[in-house]
Amino acid sequence: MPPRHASPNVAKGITPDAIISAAAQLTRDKGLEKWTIRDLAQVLDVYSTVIYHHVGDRNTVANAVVDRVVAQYRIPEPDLPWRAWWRQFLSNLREVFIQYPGTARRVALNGPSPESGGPTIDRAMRTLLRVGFEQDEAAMACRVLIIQGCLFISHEDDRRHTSGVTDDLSGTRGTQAPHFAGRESLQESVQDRLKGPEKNRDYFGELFDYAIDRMIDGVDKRLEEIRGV
Amino acid sequence: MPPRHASPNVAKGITPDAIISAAAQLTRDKGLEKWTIRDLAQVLDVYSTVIYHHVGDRNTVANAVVDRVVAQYRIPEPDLPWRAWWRQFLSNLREVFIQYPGTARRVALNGPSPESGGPTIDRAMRTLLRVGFEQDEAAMACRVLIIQGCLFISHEDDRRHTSGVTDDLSGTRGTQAPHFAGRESLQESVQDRLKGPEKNRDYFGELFDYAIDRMIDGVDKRLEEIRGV
DNA sequence: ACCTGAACACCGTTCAAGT
DNA sequence: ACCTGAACACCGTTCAAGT
Repeated sequence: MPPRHASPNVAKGITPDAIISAAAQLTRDKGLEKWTIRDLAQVLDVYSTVIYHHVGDRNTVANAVVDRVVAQYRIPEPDLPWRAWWRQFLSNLREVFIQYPGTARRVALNGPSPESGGPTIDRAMRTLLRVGFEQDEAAMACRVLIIQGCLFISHEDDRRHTSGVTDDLSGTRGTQAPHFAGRESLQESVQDRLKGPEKNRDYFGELFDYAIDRMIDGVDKRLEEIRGV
Repeated sequence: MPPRHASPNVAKGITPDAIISAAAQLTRDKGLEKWTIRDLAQVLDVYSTVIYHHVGDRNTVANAVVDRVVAQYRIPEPDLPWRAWWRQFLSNLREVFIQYPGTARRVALNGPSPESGGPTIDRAMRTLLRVGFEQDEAAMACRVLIIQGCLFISHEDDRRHTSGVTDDLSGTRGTQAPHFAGRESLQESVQDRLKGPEKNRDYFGELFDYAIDRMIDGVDKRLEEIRGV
């Protein structure tokens, strides 16, 4: 089971770049953790072992894809007010990562490589240092904002690519649910949201925006405390 | 390769409960996504197929473990002020989930079953409705708080069980890092944190607390806006 | 240096057969 | 109803061998 077409010649000019591009495309299509090294080999029309030879194991290929995705990211205008900057920053993050399901999770876990993510992290830190955080807390806030953003995107990836939009907390899993008032409210409002397809259009986007706005507000409140002292 | 000891009799009184208990123990030891159905069978000293017969496939067993973990959770005193209640709520959540790596991720994704998670979600919703959120926004805030909490715990699981405490954003992955001022600050402060083992004792705990405090503050700020109108 | 092809040690899951 | 044992269709990864 080598190449698709029976030709035994094949794959002369195979390059690391071509491998990573193909992997990136597979990631677009099915998600970073969903394709196998054998899928990738088949798409490239080569034996699995040439991937090992030119790039490395699955993990190495996956990280290379992540790097490529991170490199696509464009930093917001540096002269924005810090809260607007961060909202823009995290929205852009979502826009890029959402196209490559599974990459956000890896970034949350391993961080970007310094080459691809360096300047961005640098800018992010500066915005916080500039408004008055001292170094340790700026670092902590920076971490928390980015990690939470990535995790939320990663969560969206997962939800999108398993079932449909079943809810997370309203409980679709078990069999017999006793009635609880608060719980019912939760379920109702989700069902509202699920009724019109046009209202549901960007359920995840709405959730994401709400989450990051709360987070940024929370950091802002902390900033006021610091300034008050 | 059936039982460990050569006896071919074995495993008379195997019950679903025993299977799930063993799976829970394996989850404690190595994480929900790290044990295999074959591991579980070996621990129980039975063939893999009896697990299918008594409980179901891996996914079913895993969800049963999650349910059992969620059931361990104790709800905070209902008469706490809402912010204290939520801080307590999420801290408790971490304390339980952290002992069973991988369960938090599943809860974020699928939600708890209504039986095991119902009363808790109910209480959580009530705290938000009581302080003045109308239903839709209370549901959204509730979701966001719980999901973010679970995701952060899940992230901690992952970080703990891969490398050591390498940092996420300070960039330990690539090879040649150019210098950036903000970036360097980030790295320094992490390294500070890594110096004394006693200071590092609860790096993740500190990060978690900071994250949920910011989140709760953010929700509080939103509440002030609503009340102001 | 690069590609071939087979093989290894795993997975989850299924199924015919026993009792 | 429950357990046995083998098998299937996958994985990632390695390696001796070719050119």
